[in-house]
Amino acid sequence: MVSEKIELSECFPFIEKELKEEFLLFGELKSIPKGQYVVKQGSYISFLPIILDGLIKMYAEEDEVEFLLYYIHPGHCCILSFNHLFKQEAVRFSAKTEKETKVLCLPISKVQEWFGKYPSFTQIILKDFQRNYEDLLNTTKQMVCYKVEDRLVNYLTKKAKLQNCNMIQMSHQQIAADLGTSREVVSRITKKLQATELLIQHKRYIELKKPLLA
Amino acid sequence: MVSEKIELSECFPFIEKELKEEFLLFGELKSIPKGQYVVKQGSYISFLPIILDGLIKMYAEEDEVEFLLYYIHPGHCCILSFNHLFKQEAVRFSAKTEKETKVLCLPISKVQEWFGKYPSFTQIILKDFQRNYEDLLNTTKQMVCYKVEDRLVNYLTKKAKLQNCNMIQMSHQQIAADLGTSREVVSRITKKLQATELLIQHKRYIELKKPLLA
DNA sequence: ATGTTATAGTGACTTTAGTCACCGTTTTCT
DNA sequence: AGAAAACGGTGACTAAAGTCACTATAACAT
Repeated sequence: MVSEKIELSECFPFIEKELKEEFLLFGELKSIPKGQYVVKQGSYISFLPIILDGLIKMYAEEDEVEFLLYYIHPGHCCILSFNHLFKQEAVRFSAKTEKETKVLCLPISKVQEWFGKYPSFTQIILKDFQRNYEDLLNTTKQMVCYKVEDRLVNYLTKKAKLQNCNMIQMSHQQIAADLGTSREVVSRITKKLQATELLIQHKRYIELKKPLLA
Repeated sequence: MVSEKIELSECFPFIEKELKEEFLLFGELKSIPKGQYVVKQGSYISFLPIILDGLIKMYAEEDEVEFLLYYIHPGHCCILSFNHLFKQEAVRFSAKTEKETKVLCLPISKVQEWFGKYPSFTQIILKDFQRNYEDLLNTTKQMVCYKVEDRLVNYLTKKAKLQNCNMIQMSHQQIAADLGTSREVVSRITKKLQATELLIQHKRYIELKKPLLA
């Protein structure tokens, strides 16, 4: 119980004491292993996940293609559930953990109650909604306007920054899925990038070189 | 003044009387001619436009390419401004009128004041935010997963429904811009669709045939 | 009336990316 | 150890879409 309190305070330094109490009273703390669904496209949910630690990947599936929308970091909550404060509808995208992730699941009924009642809560929700909207807009622009090569470079550098390490331990398969393309394409582009010395393809990981980390 | 009141009541039948008074007191009613900017990407805004009549097109520009995000109809407000209830930042997309449009511009300061104070206002804002988010997600999926041909068909049928008329009075140039492609591509596809009798290309407009209107 | 502009049609070409087939290596499992 | 699965590399092909160049017509402006 103590550790949750600490984490909550770290992630949300500005929330009211009473709200924090309610969080701990009504929220269910879950630790989800890496690579597992938090929410699956097409399902119904009854809780709002707030991320205390770890990383969650939001992505959409459409017509067999699966592509990354954006990431959600500690201290933020998933838009998907806000989407469902009002409508009880099937969600239109999925969320998976990228690594071992601690989430606090707040029941929707309570969320509705708190919303408006606690100004700091309202702020958190709205800001996250906004952030997600902007992330999505950005992803859309990227998808529409840039070649796979550019998007891959962008993806890798972001990934490196995110994990604060220039070694990307992912298979071409996984990367391809995130970018909504195929493995062969990723293979070809990494090879090309290797020729221009922007990265090195090791056995189990990709090493980004300086020009990409600026 | 009387007509605005009527329109407000039509568009927002559920708002409180006091809020309606405030709308009329602090809001500035504007009638914007067809094809004009409501908001331009990169600019700063200080008002929340609520649409009473007409139609507004939201689109993004990136790297010379300009593409349609979604439309905003009477009774709704533009997400872009909600985006700016919190942050004073340059907007990342543009809004233009598709036809003569009446908007009520609410000053941001008042919007912040009303938000929370009037439950119906909060509801309006949040629902619109959600709607816009979903529209954007939908657009993204379309862009990523479908061919230009499918998107064009989709675009035309939606357009026809929107204006309740199967004659689309747009140049290939304009259509291409909305879909983020080039004129030649639109020309070729319309010709192909004409061959399969899904539409007829007239001098100044495109006529959709029955199979597309089902 | 005539020059200007906007519009649409079209062929040829290039680029980009997705698909298929197949290979060799590494990892994992039993 | 040996089989199976995952991974990466590659060539050949195809499909989709963007670009360029040019034509013809219709609409508009002075």
